[in-house]
Amino acid sequence: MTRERSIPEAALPRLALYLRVLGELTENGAERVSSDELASATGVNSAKLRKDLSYIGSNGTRGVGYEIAPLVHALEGTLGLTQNRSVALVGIGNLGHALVGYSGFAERGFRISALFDVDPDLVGIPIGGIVVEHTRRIPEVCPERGVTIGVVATPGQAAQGACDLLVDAGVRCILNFAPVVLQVPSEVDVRKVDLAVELQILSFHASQHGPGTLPRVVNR
Amino acid sequence: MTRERSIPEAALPRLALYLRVLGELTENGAERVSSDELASATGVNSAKLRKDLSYIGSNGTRGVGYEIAPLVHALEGTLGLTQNRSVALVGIGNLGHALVGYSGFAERGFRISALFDVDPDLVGIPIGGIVVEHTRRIPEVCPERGVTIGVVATPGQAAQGACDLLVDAGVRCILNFAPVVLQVPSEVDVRKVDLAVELQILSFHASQHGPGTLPRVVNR
DNA sequence: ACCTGTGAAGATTTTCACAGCA
DNA sequence: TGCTGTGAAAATCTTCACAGGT
Repeated sequence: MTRERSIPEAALPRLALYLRVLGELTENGAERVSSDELASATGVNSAKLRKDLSYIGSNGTRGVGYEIAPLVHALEGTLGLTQNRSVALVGIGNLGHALVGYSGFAERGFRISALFDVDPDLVGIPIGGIVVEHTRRIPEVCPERGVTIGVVATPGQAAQGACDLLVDAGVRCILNFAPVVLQVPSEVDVRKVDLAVELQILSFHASQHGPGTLPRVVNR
Repeated sequence: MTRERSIPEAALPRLALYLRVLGELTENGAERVSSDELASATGVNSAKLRKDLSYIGSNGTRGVGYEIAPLVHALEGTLGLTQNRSVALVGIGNLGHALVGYSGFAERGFRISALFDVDPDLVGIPIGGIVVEHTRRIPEVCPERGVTIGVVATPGQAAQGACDLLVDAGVRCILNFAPVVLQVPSEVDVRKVDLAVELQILSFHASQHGPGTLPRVVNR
């Protein structure tokens, strides 16, 4: 029983990217696309793109290209987007509010179905149609609502506690916005989005652009 | 004139991570740290950590470990954080507001020094002490304020236009939150944060956790 | 004895380049 | 001829394991 080759981790963000751009192409009325076209629309090397698509099966026709509709279907299946995912969001501060209002989630089949915070002024208030629960109710509410993905948007010092509650509640996938390294059991998957880190990487690149670029003066 | 080995791209996010954790250790009164300690605090393999630190010079003492203060200094220098960076933010919606309020930027030496939007209700209003300018004034305002990093937090269809204005204004580093592939000249560096993509990657992993995990019922 | 720094091996990812089918 | 699918080469990244200071 030979283990089937699984999809390389590095390919996953690109698969999600292809999916989005294919959606845009469909809106523009396209039905077929070649690897070169999709490659230039996504900024990915076309050989890499073909290899990525080959991981999810041979969906193209030689000499022609890819039918968009079945390709989209295959991508959605691979990414597990056919089962509508229920998301819990912990921490309804500035960022939490922005996430609740972010339409990109719903467009991709992610439904925010539970909100949690410790602030008594927030608990009981509906935001975007969902009543905020107290964070301590995570273990009770998450299983009830079939939550499979937890988003941590608390301040740093509250993040590990929120994470622990989510893990207790059976959540196995966590997206962490707090500037903290979360400790989790090995079966739990954590992805981290750290805005300060992104800026620091850019800052590094800015320093590389020749230090002469900085005090640029423009004639007026 | 041999080109000095440059820092691998893959190491940059880790360098930023070490920097943050070292700051926490300093707050706790530590002055020295070994690669094993820092490795377990950051979740990075200790050999990889030592190799990462070796890219920015030999900062440790064999048999002892690393002095935190000079290490922090070296990291800040490498990441270009000693020169205070001036950041422009385009698009003051939900996410833009959250970014203005995010303290993590200031803590790392990033000063948001210009805000832009096209909404006439926003233009002229101060947010977090900075008056919102109309997006069309980017080419004028950014050079005046020495902006080196631009953050695009507009809706997707406005993102390329905002990006073009930033590039015209001499900005060479862009952090893009819009779900769009920005086209830029090769000397411009774009990093992308796509929340929907992060969720889709988690969704993939959720599908891998054995489909039996989903309809988990908890006894009460 | 302890811990850094690093060659070398190993793993993963990207790119090349072309065979093979429409 | 045109474009996919893919072995094989190249590049990059990670891990091992130990030499070499303190």
